[in-house]
Amino acid sequence: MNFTRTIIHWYSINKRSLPWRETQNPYKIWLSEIILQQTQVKQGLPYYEAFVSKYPTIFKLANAPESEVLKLWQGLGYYSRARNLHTTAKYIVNELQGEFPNTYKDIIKLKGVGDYTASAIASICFNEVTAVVDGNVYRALSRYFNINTPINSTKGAKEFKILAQELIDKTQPATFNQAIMEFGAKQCKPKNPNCQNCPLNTSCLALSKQKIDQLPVKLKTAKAQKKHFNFLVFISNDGKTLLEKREGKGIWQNLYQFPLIETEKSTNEKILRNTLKNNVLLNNLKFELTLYNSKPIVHKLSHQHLYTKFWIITVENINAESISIKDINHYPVPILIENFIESFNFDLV
DNA sequence: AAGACGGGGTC
DNA sequence: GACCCAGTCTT
Repeated sequence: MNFTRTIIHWYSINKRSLPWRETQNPYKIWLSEIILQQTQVKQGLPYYEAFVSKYPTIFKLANAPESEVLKLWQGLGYYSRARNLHTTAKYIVNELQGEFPNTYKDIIKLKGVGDYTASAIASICFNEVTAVVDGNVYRALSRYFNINTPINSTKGAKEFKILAQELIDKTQPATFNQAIMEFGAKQCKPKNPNCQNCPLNTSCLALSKQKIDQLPVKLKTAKAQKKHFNFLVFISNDGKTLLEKREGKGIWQNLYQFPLIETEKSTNEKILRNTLKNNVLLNNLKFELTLYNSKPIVHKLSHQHLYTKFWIITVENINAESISIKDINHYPVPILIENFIESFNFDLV
């Protein structure tokens, strides 16, 4: 059984029709690949359409303000992708005269582009013979060849890259790369793969050894920490509120949020009121404090579980740089904040 | 080499 | 709750 020929034949029959499969434009392929990092096609597709529509060329993207790019990215997660996308667009326009680099070696130098994305762009746009290794490829290869090396180890990354590079069809690298990924996504799925109806089921080593559900092997990662977030939702008599930009290292960098008080444990109104007395935003101001959600909203991220309370603070006026509540939807915010804004009807206040 | 970085989906 | 997704960057 020839793995490469079989995969390509399977793809010719089973490939989905997707917009980025209709082009070799490096800007669009790059955009699609960044969006699809750690993101399923179903989730990324509407974002791809929105970006292409709003920024048809890399020049349009480069000339947009970052907050606008982040707003369009809002809800997709891993926001460094959007910041790097914007940085790289500006770099290509300003330093490379808008000309996208056309070899793996040069493409991988771009910010936000690693081995996978550089291989995808180089093969799809420029027919370079360089194999992609994403989650789908790890799974398909580890099963078919019964490879037990952890895929998230340095050794695994090297090993699978070499194997994929041996298997790639040198005459049609773009087709092979997309074929093996599609095969992993739709046939050799993580759970309940369709082995009964698989063109490789007579030669798949994991299947013959009944090890399908044990592959690929992955090193365990630390589990999420609990955090307690208290967002202060100011509402002034003249229809204003406070929004702050998240700076620094952690989550949601350059997105906006209501002023945040993080506590060691779950807090209550009495304790919070006491804390607020010394808060610069409230010194010497009269305010009313009410808890919006009686039970904390649990927002789960990869490495943190956020137990969140939204506190409504009504004041006469605000002694800080405030924004009009009617403009609140212009700011990029984490989905946790967006969900609150949608459920809390500011118009009724 | 190990962690951080989101949000949606499946089982 | 555990795991996964067209991964990359920082420490």
